[in-house]
This record gives sequence, structure tokens and C-alpha cells, in this order.
Amino acid sequence: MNNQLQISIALVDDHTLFRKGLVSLIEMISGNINIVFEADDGLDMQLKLETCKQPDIILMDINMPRMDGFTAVKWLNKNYPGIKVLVVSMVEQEESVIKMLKLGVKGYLSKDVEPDELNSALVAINSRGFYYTDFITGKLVHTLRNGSDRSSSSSVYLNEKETRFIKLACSDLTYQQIATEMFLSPKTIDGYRNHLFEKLEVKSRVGLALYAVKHGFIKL
Amino acid sequence: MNNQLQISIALVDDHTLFRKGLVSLIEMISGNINIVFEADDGLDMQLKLETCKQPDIILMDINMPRMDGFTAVKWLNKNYPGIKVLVVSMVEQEESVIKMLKLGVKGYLSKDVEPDELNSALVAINSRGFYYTDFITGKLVHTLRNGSDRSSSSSVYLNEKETRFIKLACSDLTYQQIATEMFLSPKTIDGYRNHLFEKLEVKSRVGLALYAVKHGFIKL
DNA sequence: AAAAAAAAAGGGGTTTTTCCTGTTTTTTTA
DNA sequence: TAAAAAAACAGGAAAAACCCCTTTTTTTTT
Repeated sequence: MNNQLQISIALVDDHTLFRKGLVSLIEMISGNINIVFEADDGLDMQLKLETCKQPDIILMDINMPRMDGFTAVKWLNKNYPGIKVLVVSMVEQEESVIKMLKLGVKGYLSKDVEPDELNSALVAINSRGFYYTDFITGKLVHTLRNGSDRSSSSSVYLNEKETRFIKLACSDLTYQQIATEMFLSPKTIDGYRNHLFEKLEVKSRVGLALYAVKHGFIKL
Repeated sequence: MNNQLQISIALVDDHTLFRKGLVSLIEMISGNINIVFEADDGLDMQLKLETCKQPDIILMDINMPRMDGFTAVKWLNKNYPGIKVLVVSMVEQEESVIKMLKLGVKGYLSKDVEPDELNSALVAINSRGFYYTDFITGKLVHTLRNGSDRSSSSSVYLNEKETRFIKLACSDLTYQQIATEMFLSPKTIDGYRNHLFEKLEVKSRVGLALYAVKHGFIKL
């Protein structure tokens, strides 16, 4: 355990300007926080961890090139289980929050919090071990209430035909045309649609298309 | 004209942590830059401009709630044509860059540049009036070569109601319900749809939804 | 203030989507 | 191999989306 007085942290975020700003901010508002290193993404972090002193807490972004936040946290859990992670991301989607919490991160801050809150979070994580805000609690409660939690259980795996179909559903083709394209009866396509509506919890072709984008079936 | 020594700027960005970081960074690296005010979004900026001193340069984000960067810059052109705008955004899409340049912004920086470059940009804009990087030039050349430039020819600018509509079109609501939601006749919504179909060169509501995602009208 | 343009609304129609309740065929599983 | 499950297919029908063309109202331009 580290003493309460000195907290050593590292920053992992691909937006240099944001990262440097954070560094400057942290150095300004808090004298007892020591920044060990900065990294552009998960891969960079792995390198820095080998050469630099090990931080108490890592501030972690989610969307990053090469290695994203999820992968990075997973890797940390395996290789440096002692390092606590505080997610600082613009992503406020329930799924991401839940996913990160499952990975055992100690806190989750939106990028539009006040600097003071960042400081509170760091202090809390260092002393108590975690910093869970109303924001997080809210997401959790909502997930519980809606039961779903698609992020793990339901195993939403689309087979080849479903994948083919959902991609085509993102086009201007009518279901008739999609049927022709896939050498199937329009009624079969009807079945696919209804099946996916249930499985993906959407209610219209638009919902299907947005799901497809969100989950990388099609690229914009 | 202001003298070269003191540059007064304002920051418009909804991510508090980023904004405060930037403030701290700017105060740290540069003694001759004076921050007049910070704003959460375009609307907030309008208010601050009334009460605060007028800045030489405004650092402007693009994606913001209530009033986004495009609208804010347009408003500035009308009401404060003397203020120069430097866009600082994560959005690196060609269309956004081009759109902003057409609106006459003096520079466009990605959020992952080094602090030094931000400083250079500010100094350049203050003395020469602009700061155009290879990044911008690259986008311009590419646009020229690919001829298209959908962003102008058809002047793809969505006004408030169209924006409202396209967002709602990404939901499960029927056009009827959207009409109710917007206090308009379903027939008017019909008109919006047809108008946008032409303007955005799409052929269905699905196309509309995908356009909305691609161009940041909705976040997934 | 008149003319032109844009926004809002409507009438009436076709096509597509969506949603039922089934049957038949193929594949899996016990 | 018989039973069960999944995939493919169907008829029918209501709802929604889409389309064309016209009229009224509002806004902008001249």
C-alpha cells in the first residue's frame, strides 16, 4: 500500500492536447499527485510500464487506436493487477460503463466533469480503493431494472446469413430485392427480420441499421 | 488590430475537463495569451460575448449540445466578424473540415496535436491571420481531386428543424409520432423527408439514419 | 408593397414494412 | 431413427413509408 500523501498516476489517452491539458491541470491543482508517464494508447502503455515506475492509478481513455481501453484494462488485470484504473472517457453508453465495471475499474468519469471531481476521484481511489458516482450507480440500476445486460449473457452472435442480411438491410434494397439477392423467399427474409428484431431488441429496419453500424457490421 | 504581444482568446467546448486542461496548458506554456472566457457550447458563447471582453481568437469545438460549432461560427460571422476562429476538434472528417473552411475559420486542429502546435497556431493566426496545416491542405487537395465536394454544391446544411427531424428519424417513432413530437402536420414531415432524401442523396429512412450517424447528428 | 421563395399542410395513391398465424422442409439432438 | 428444434416458406392484412401534385401560409427578396 502506498501512503496517502503521494499518489502516482499515469495517463493513457490518444488525444495529446487533452492529455497534456490534464497533466498541466493536475500539476496545477494538486501537489501530491505525481505523473509517472503518459501513453498514446494501450500498446504504448505496455511499453512505458516496462521502463517507468509503476503508477498507483492509471487514467484510461476508451477509444484509442491500436489498443483500446477495454483491451488495455484486460491486459492490466493479468499483468499488473495491483494498478487501479480510472476511466476518463467521453463514451457514456451504458454498455461501455458496465463492461468496464465488469473488468474491475475503480471509477468512471465523463470528460465533462469539473477538475475538482477528477481530484476527488483520484484521492478516493487511492484511499478507499474506488470512486463510484451517481452516474455509475444510475447506469447500474438501469441495467438491473431492464434486466437485459446485453453486454454479456445473451450471446448475440449473428450467423453468416444473418450477417449478410443485416448488411443488406442497411441498403436501399427492399426486402423483396434482398430475398432475390440471397436466393431466398421473401418470406424467409421476413423470418430473419422478425428474428433479429427480437434478438437485437430493435423495432424497425432503422434500428437494425443503427445496430449494424454500432457493432461494426458495416462501415460508414 | 491588436498588438502582437497580447493575444486574447476564448474557449468553446463542452468537455469541461478538456477545456480546463487547455486553460491550464495555455497559461503554463504561454505568458502572452489571455483567456477572456470559456463557454460550454455555442449558446453559452453568445451570452459570454455580451458580458465579457471580445477575444481575438475563439477556440471552437464542433460537437456540442444545444448549439454546435458550425452554427456558432455562422453566428459569429454575422455578429462578430472580427473574431477569428480556430477549430479544435476530434472530428477529422473531410466534410467537416471543408465545411468549416468555407465558413472562413482561420485554422483547424485535431485534438491530438502537441501543445506547441496549438501555440504556433494561435501566434500565426494572430499575426498572419491564419494557420493552415498540411492536414488541412491534404483534405483540400483530396476534395479537389475527388471532385465531389458534396458539402457545397448542394449546400448540405441542415437547419434546426431538419436536424431535429433527422434525429427523430433514427428512432422507432413513426412519421406520425414525429409530427406530433414536433408540433407539425404529418404532411410537413412528409415534406422534410422528401427534401432531405434529395438533399442528402438517400432513398429511404434507413439511408437517412445512416447519414445521421456518419455526420454526427446522433451518437451511438 | 409586390413578387418570389420557402415552409407548412393537404388529398389521394402505391409500395413496403411489419405482424399475425400457420405449414413444410431441413437439421439437430436425444 | 424418432422426436425436437430450427430454417424456410406462405397467405393475409394493417400500418407505415414513400410519392406526386396542389394549396395555403409565412418569410425573404426586390
